[in-house]
Amino acid sequence: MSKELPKTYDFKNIESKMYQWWWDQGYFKPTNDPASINHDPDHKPYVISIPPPNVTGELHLGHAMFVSMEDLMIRYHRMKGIPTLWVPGTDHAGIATQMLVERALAKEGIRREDLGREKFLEKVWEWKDKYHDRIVAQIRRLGASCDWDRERFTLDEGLSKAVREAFVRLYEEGLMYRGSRIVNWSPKLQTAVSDLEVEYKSEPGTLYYFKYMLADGSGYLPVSTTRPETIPGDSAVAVHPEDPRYQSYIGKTVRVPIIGREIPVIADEYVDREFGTGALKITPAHDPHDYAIGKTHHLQEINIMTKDAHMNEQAGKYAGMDRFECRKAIWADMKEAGLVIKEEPYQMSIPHSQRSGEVIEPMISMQWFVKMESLAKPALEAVRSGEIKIIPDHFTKVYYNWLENIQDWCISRQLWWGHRIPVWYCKDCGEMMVSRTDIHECTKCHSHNVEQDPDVLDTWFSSGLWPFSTLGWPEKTPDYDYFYPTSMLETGYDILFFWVARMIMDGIHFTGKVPFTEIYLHGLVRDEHGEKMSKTKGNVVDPLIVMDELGTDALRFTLLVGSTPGNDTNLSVKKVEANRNFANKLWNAGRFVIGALDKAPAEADGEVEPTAADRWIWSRMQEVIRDVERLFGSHQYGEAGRQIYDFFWGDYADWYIEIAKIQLNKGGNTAFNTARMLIRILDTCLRLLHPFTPFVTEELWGHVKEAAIDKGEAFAPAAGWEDALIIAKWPEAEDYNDAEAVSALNRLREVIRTIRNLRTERKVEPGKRIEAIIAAGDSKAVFEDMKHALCYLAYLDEEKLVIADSAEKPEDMVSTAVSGVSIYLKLHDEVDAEAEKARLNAELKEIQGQVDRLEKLLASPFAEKAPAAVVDKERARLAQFKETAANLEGQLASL
RNA sequence: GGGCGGGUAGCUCAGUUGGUUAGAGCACAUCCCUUACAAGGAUGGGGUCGCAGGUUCGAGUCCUGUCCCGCCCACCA
Repeated sequence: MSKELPKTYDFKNIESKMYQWWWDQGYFKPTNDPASINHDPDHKPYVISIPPPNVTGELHLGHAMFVSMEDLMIRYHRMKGIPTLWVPGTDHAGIATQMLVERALAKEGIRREDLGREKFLEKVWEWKDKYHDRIVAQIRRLGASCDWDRERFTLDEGLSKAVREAFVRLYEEGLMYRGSRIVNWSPKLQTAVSDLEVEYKSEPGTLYYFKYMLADGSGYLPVSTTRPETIPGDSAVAVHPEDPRYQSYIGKTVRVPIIGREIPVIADEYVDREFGTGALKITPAHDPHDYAIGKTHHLQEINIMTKDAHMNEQAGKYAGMDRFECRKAIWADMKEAGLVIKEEPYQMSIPHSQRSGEVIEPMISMQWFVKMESLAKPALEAVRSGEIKIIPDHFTKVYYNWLENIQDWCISRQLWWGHRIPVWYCKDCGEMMVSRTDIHECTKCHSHNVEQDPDVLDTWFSSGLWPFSTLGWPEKTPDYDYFYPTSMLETGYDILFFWVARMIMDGIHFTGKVPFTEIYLHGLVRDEHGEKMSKTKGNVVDPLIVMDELGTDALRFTLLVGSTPGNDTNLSVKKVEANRNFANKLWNAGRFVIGALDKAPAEADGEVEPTAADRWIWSRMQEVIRDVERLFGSHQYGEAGRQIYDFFWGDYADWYIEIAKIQLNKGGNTAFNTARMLIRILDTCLRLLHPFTPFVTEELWGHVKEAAIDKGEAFAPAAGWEDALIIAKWPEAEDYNDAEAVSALNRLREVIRTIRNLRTERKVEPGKRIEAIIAAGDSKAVFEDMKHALCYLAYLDEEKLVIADSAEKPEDMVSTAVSGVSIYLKLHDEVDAEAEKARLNAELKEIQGQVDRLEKLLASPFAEKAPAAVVDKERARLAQFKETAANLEGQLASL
């Protein structure tokens, strides 16, 4: 006797224990480990590097999504017997983490400058240690089967070494340079940020028209701008060289309003004659275009702002003012001075700092840049040639477009938390030293007065090396040799440029190999109405709470099944609830199957004859295995999950288990075979579902296995029971399809549904066993075989049931027909002939409609042009409809 | 301005070589605590697949045009 399992699946008690057990058993470790003595380098592994979450981040649905996806991929390959490695790790997340710590310190009234660099960094490391454990525990909770012994952190020793190696090599190759350029400056964070870290937002603004007075007093040049506060930084006014209105102005000088400085009027083709007044003020130090024009015309670059975007002494009387206050102040002053022409409302696209939100100020500063063009070329080629495949395909275009127009990458950040730039400057002779190791002495003048560049690198610089730095690069470690290049890069499409493209460029450049061969991009998780989740909107779904309430499997299944590659998915708690119910359905089906074993003999007595139902469910099972394999092969994981769900619930639980109850009661070989089939299907489904819902499947599988082993050898899978589901063999479809059984069961189910429908419609008491005659024609034998199941499922009176080839309708019965089978039922004592007539006519009308439709179809060119199989299918269908129609007509006539 | 994705049941979404009666979950209605499961079961209502053309024997699926929504890239001050 098997032990009694609780009525509902208790995920709370199972999840954490199960996870620990998997880990303790070593199941997350790659088989064929390069460290082992029996290592076979030709047995190729399947490897994923985790997209490292921010070390101080809090788990959100984006994490839940990628963990679910990647864990699915890993578990699937593991079950296929492929050595799998999922490398976990975390990212130091320069700006994000530094902001967080600064904010926390601010609550205590401490600024980072008060602490100084060293003390501040100590604080951040403390944070890192504390929050690292939290995020990692949360990732584990999702069931991530990573090899935690190989966990890495972007700032750990090995990775820091990789970063230095990469930096120095780029420098030596002439791909890295330092220069004073106009960059996106974040006044709040007081650092440069890359182009990707700038978000443009459309906002209403004003276009200001004003007079640039000619220095010789002969009039003015009308100019328009959206940023009057930059006037003090103007070094020229530009007009189009062919603009007839302004020909006479070119070469003259004008006076900067309020400031009084004289600046030239220049001609440049960049100026759009149609826009505004057709005259453009040039502020090289605070606008990227003006900067470029300034360079060609050798204009002065006048920085008028401080690092926190207040006006500096170059702005004269406005010094010390915030830039937006200055805008108002200077405009007011100009109004007073009679320099204002007009203002008009104007929709603008304003650059904001992605991280800190404030308006970006273009500023000139000394930064480090990577030349991207030569790195981009092979990265483009790798995708163009098909060496790397992006899923879904349409993102290749996005990828090309970005790489074809790539700009140099500003990689220095004026922060403290991150990889310090490996460059030293001699304060005595000015020598610049780029080095893999720390420099204490000037290589030129041997002075010890050397100082390291204060800046750190963009976080994404280290992320770009992730797939190989985590495996030991630049060392040629056994891990690197065996596991690199990795197989699959799975992440959200939102970081295609930030991360994916850079890894490809870096991978090819530094290792000579593409870092992975497939890229799967998942969509973003939104709320149930497709809105972006945000704290201000209050629509954030916390995965931790969802897991607490509904279980990890339910969340995972929802995310996996609810998403198609590259498309955003809307998540609602309702869906998770439905999938919690599915986990519970699995659990209870499992309970039934375990109990069913007690009702069957332990072994067969001679030849075992499967019933039509057995043959039907086994055929369907093979079909599902084939479908799932095909869908996994094309990365349609969601559809695969749905197929298993539908089969399990709709075919196995709703029908086969119900029929099995009857078959078990028959005892003997039928019962034996039924119990074995119940076990085999359940086992197969648990295997197929394991990558989606690892916890409930592993737990249940363990109980099923135990019960089956107790029962006897006959109940074991062909290859025997493995130690755990997580490492159990992935199902392979048998070449088995019993078309006859499939169609017989379809017919049986139709008949049962039709009887139930009539019962409900005619309000027959649910508990009443009714008399029936089934005129089944050719299918008579099947119906006889399935007689008990039919009575059980349609609630017929078995003793009075008649199954015949054909039969006349008795007076006291109502009749109907479906799938060519005539059905007579004694629902009530009285039969309302008129009502029956009406109903049968309605049914006949519908069937006749089908007959007409199909006859027309088969008389059309369809019959010759469509493939024979398709035509045959329709012919068979027509034949059945015709038979049904004939049955109904006969029934009507007898009324 | 360029590009991409989407528009299918009241809601959220599936529907991948075009195959002829378009599916699911939730919601809704009626009934049922039947010994795996009420987190369940049975039955039912609900869709001219955004619109207009085209290709085809056949179109939710392919092509063209068009409208609406969302996103990405670029950034004319």
